[in-house]
Amino acid sequence: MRDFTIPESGAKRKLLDAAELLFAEKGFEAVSVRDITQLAKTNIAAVNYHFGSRDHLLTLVMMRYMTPVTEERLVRLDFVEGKWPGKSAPLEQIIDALVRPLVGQVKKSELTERLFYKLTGRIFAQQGDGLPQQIEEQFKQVSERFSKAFAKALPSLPPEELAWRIHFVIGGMIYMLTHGEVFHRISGGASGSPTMDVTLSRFIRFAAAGLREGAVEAMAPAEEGPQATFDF
Amino acid sequence: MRDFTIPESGAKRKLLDAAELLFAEKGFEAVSVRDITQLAKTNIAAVNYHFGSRDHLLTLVMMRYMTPVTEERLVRLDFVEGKWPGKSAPLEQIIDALVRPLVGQVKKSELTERLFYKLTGRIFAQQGDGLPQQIEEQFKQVSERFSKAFAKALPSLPPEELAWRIHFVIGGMIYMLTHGEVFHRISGGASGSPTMDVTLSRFIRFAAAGLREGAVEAMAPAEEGPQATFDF
DNA sequence: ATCGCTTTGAAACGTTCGTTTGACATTTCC
DNA sequence: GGAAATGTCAAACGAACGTTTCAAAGCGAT
Repeated sequence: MRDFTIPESGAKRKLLDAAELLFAEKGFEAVSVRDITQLAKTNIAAVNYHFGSRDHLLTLVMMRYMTPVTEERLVRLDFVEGKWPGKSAPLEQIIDALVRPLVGQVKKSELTERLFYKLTGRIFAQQGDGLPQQIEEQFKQVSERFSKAFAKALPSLPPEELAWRIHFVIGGMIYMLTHGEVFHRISGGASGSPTMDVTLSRFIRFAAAGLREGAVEAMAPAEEGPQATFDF
Repeated sequence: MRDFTIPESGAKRKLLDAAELLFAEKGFEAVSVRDITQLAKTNIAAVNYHFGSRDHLLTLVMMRYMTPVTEERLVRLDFVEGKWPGKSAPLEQIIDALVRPLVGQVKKSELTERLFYKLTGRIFAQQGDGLPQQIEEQFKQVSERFSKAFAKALPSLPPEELAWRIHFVIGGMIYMLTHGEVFHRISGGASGSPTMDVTLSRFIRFAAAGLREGAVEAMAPAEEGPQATFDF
């Protein structure tokens, strides 16, 4: 997770920025090298010179986005669990640690909020279908860590039941990101985080209720066991 | 919703079958006309001769799938609501009417179960991003009908809150279809519907709990108002 | 058998794609 | 200042794409 750095040089940066904007707007497949170099006002050959291939550029764009999100997710979960030593963290706080970093990274980006969510959603929606290995690696890390946390919070749920419910939660999260655009336009209007914060609270409440259904809330830690893997 | 029929002629059918199999396996963008005609053992020109264009063939493939699903969804909802005249139908039964037709159509298909779910998921995941107008029309129809039903079942929920929650539910449903494959392989093993039926029950329970959270369940009908539109 | 219509076949069309080339410009470093 | 490394540029490459063309083959009706 540590072998990429934000480029210094002008052209490289311009290409990355142009690429991420276009990928967010039109999707990863629908953007050509010519589109990117045209927006970045460089030559067509620049992509292959600086990045080796279009694929590698795509990987770097994703990495630049996902790495901070992954790190913040893990840090937040550590922090939350640290607040409840010996016990399980509250379900809502676990979910919060999982989804809030997606919002938290927005302001650090040069994309508009809308484009950021679209890009994130596109990355998530494409799992298991040709994502770069480094990204999948991050997802796996997050998956294992959070699966354990959820299992600890809901020890009475059979593992398979919990696994499916986590699946449903992830799906809702992705859909919120990819299809929330129209929605935000209708309801919120203005940009800025407050609207998304409200949406996030709504989601957390929804997801927590779904996860908890019929389960006994745990305040004591449960035993550890082999974990299923999700695409987070 | 009525202007397409299953073709009689041999070549046309072969092309449709080959196309739907490949679209399910590799995605709509990743399949070329040459792939389709090769699998169908016809000439390359056959697609354009019989269907006019690759796009129109794609539309027909989608229609052949989604039309029965849409119809069964509406019929099931009518039936469920008919069972509770004057009152609202139980939340679980509304969700069931929404998602079960996706499973019910499997056995009528010539695709394997796995491919069917993949194809369905791909259609849903692509909403608002270049789907044929006829398909979007079906989604709109389903959306309006089910939104009203949900609003009736949960009258105490503010419309915007309900709208978001429905969004989350749809997202979970899509993710269950697109990403459930690995999962089914692990847990169920054998093909056949029982495994998916169990998953569906799990989903319905999860979704109902999420939708209901903090709301007063209604047994009396609520007033009607303008409805938001979803991509179902 | 022959006409009219439908269906196939091999080949080619014009585009677009990611990538490569090689000449030229710029910067870096001694 | 000049050699070496680095970056830029217009142009072209080969491959893949959806689609078109047009001649040949099939085929039911008269």
